[in-house]
Amino acid sequence: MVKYSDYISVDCVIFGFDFEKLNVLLVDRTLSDAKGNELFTDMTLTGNHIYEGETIQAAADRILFDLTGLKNIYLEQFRTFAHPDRLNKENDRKWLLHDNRDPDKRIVSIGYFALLSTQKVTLEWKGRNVKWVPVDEVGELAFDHNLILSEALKAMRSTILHEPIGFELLPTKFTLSQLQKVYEIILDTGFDKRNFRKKVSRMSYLMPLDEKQKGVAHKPARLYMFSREVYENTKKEILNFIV
Amino acid sequence: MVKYSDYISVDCVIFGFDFEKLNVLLVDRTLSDAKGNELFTDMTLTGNHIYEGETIQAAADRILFDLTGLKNIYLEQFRTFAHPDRLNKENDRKWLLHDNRDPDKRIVSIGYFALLSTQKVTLEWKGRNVKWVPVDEVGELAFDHNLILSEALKAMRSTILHEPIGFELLPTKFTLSQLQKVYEIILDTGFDKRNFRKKVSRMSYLMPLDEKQKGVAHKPARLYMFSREVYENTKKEILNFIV
DNA sequence: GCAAAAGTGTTCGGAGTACACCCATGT
DNA sequence: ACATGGGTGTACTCCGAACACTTTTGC
Repeated sequence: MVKYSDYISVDCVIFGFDFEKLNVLLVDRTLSDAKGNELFTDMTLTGNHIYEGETIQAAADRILFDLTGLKNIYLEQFRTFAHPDRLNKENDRKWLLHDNRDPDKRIVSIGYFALLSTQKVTLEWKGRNVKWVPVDEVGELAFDHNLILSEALKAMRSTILHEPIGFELLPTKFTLSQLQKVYEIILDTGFDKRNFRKKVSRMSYLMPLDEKQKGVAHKPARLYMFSREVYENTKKEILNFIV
Repeated sequence: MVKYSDYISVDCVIFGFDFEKLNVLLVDRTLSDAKGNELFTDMTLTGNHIYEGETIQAAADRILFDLTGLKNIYLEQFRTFAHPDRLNKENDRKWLLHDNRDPDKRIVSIGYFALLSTQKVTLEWKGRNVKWVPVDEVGELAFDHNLILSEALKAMRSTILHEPIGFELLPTKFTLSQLQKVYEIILDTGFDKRNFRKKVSRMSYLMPLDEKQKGVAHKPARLYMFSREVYENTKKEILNFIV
């Protein structure tokens, strides 16, 4: 594989829901000097350059696969970042110099976000030093990654309001309470259980299964699945330009 | 001004409404051989490379200004295009070679769309060979510009459904019938006049003026303005994830 | 006076919201 | 038996949709 250009990279904001909180997958970054003394340590989002002949969508898929071992995950391109100073913080310049890269070169980064259930990911995959961090506990990240993360969150909240993607953060089979929790956590609000269920019962693409939860210490809930087929057949334009 | 990189460009899809149709601003492209014989002629969107130290937003503003002489126009970044074959059509390769550029170099293009009233634009500005073309009459464009245009349209329709941007396509002062027409044309549908007016009357940021149309051969309509201040103060999150 | 678009109210059905209790399971 | 979350219905309000006539201007 030939790297296509040093100037262009794809960054993936990988969101994972664990039935409690919304998390983002971050990678450790530690810079040590020649004697092995740690100069600093922090975390980054996951990015990479694109290869020659590779589409950016394919690059995003590849980055996601390298980190999680997963394919066919919801991925959405949400914004491109190119501010001239985006790599200019002191630690970032040291890091790039150490890596034999030119810190004064501007890198354009195309941002994607991914949605998945943390259940699906084995963090030991390929031995990368990676972990889930709740989005409201993320500290100062490398480069402009705090900006990229907050823009990804904004874009994801906007999409989830207008398109059915909530279950992308859940296992294939899920309960309505889990789905409700997804919306409550992401939109930072609460819903009435009966009203929520009345609402989703109108969504024909949310298919009830003849299957129930097992091994829970309460009445087991019915499981549901999303049917993309039904969704594609029933979606229609909606006019709602009041804000 | 130093060009920052040959690899990166910003393309602007400039939409203009003329009270009848939605138009896009296109530039003539004609390639002639050494003897002056025309090899082909077609049209392109407007793009340019970014300058060193220039943000992409500033580059988009600059491109728009160069073409229209206008500033402070609604501009939204909607997608980035980087397909390896995006410059590979026969005519495009000839054009790039003639321009001393390498047609095998992949160029990443960051797409913005602009919204304005065609009234605001003097096409003779800077003598560029530029014209308004109704979006439903656009033929085959250069490069992947048909794709960029259709993605811009998709993004614009999505934004207009969820945010109040319809009046960006109108003069500063406009009538409710003009606003209705904007939505009807862009969403390719029709609305009942009374229902439409009931709906917009709930939008406090649409401010009625003590001013009426003049010189029209019918009852003159009241003029309205958009108040960004009121909008910013009243907007709140809306939950609507049914599609 | 006529052509052209402005402006205005009511009825109906369906969705949003608020609210409280019994049920099935594991321990 | 008890703790835990699952699952259900009703009343009220507000929005969306359908629908027709009078008013003001220029010519």
